[in-house]
Amino acid sequence: MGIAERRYRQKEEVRSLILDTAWKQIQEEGVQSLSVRKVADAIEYSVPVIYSHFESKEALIGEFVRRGFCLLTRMAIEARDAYDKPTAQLTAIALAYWEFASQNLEYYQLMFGLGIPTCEKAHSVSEILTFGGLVKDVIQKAVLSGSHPAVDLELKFQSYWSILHGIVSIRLKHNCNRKEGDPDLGKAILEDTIKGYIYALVG
Amino acid sequence: MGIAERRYRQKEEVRSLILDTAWKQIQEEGVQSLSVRKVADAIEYSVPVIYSHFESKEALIGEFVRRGFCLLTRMAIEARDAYDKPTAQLTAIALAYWEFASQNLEYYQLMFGLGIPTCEKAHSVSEILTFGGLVKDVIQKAVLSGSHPAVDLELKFQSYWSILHGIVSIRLKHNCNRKEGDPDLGKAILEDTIKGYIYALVG
DNA sequence: TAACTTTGCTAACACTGTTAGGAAAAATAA
DNA sequence: TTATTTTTCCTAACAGTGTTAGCAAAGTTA
Repeated sequence: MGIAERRYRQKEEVRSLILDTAWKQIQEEGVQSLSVRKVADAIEYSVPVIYSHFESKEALIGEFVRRGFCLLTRMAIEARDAYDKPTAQLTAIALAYWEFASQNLEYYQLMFGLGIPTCEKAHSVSEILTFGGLVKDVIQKAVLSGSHPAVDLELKFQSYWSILHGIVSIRLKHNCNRKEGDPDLGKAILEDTIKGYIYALVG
Repeated sequence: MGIAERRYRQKEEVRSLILDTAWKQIQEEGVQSLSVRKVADAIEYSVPVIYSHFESKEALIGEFVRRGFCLLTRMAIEARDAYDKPTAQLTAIALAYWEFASQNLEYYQLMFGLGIPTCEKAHSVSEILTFGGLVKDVIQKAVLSGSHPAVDLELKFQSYWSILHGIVSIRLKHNCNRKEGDPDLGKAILEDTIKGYIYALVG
């Protein structure tokens, strides 16, 4: 009897519908104005249906956080694999990070912006660890190729990520009235800063 | 007739009362759970009284943003004046920035964390420009003292601030379960990264 | 004392996330 | 086919949020 299977399939369909609708709403009206009620209205179901698929609004957003980190990791891998030298890879990943944030503002806001409790999530969302591992790996290789390999890897990783995040988050707030065709100052800042970082990393 | 003056004084008193109470609430229950109603309850006035002093909740928060930048600027000036060499001043300001964020988490959250519309405010809150001018000045001096003075000052400034903000905002999210006496990794990252930055700045 | 101004309250509007309880629909058993 | 049980899903409410219209009371002036 395939009834259970069909039910499971239908439930999955509604789940997808919720996610698609929520995502559409985020893109149309911004991250802040995503509301459970509006999603329920749009999918023509009542509110509790959403709560039968997601424990809370935060859990729903968590799904997007996961997707965001997956996409970011894919872009980072692609950037890395276009180069051989670890230092070139670090530059490429930094630019990919910038591209990701620029092209997927909503994702970035969900991943870092909303709320303060990104702390517990760091360990619950495994996709974050995947991205971190990827970057640390390249930094490690760069350090080994450099002239002073006695550095704290964790410290250098945090430093690298902090530079990326700092530039992205400050630029995304100041950049909003950038006109099409204007030079991408954020990208320039990023390239310049990462150059300094690598300079200090490998000597 | 000092009636108008007394009225003005009383109004100012209520205004202060609102700000004090709101601040107490922020410190006790966190930035997120500040609510106009709770403040009204605490000061034993009705809600509209608050709206006769502040156009909106955001305007109320704006007051704290201004105070935060004032305090930050004071700390930066103090740090700068403890050194003579511009590069040493830049390091000192960076550490002061870190100290400020660590000791005044709530201020920092209000200044950068909440909401996305920090964009329009950058130009309306003059205290931000003051801080920016201060830092740019020191960077300028450092550049002139260095070996390659043909750099984009604005770019270097944004880079500097981005490093600070990136480290602070990532660390404040990861650092929450740091025990008393643990080494301050954020500070170490900051020192290391700024060293690299200065290295690339003055050559 | 009468007229006017200011002050500040009640109550509502329009939202938000979340959940309890019951009605309708679907699946199973007799 | 009818009766029973399970699943699904909606209505309605709770407890909040920011914000504002309208009116009563208090204070000030003539």
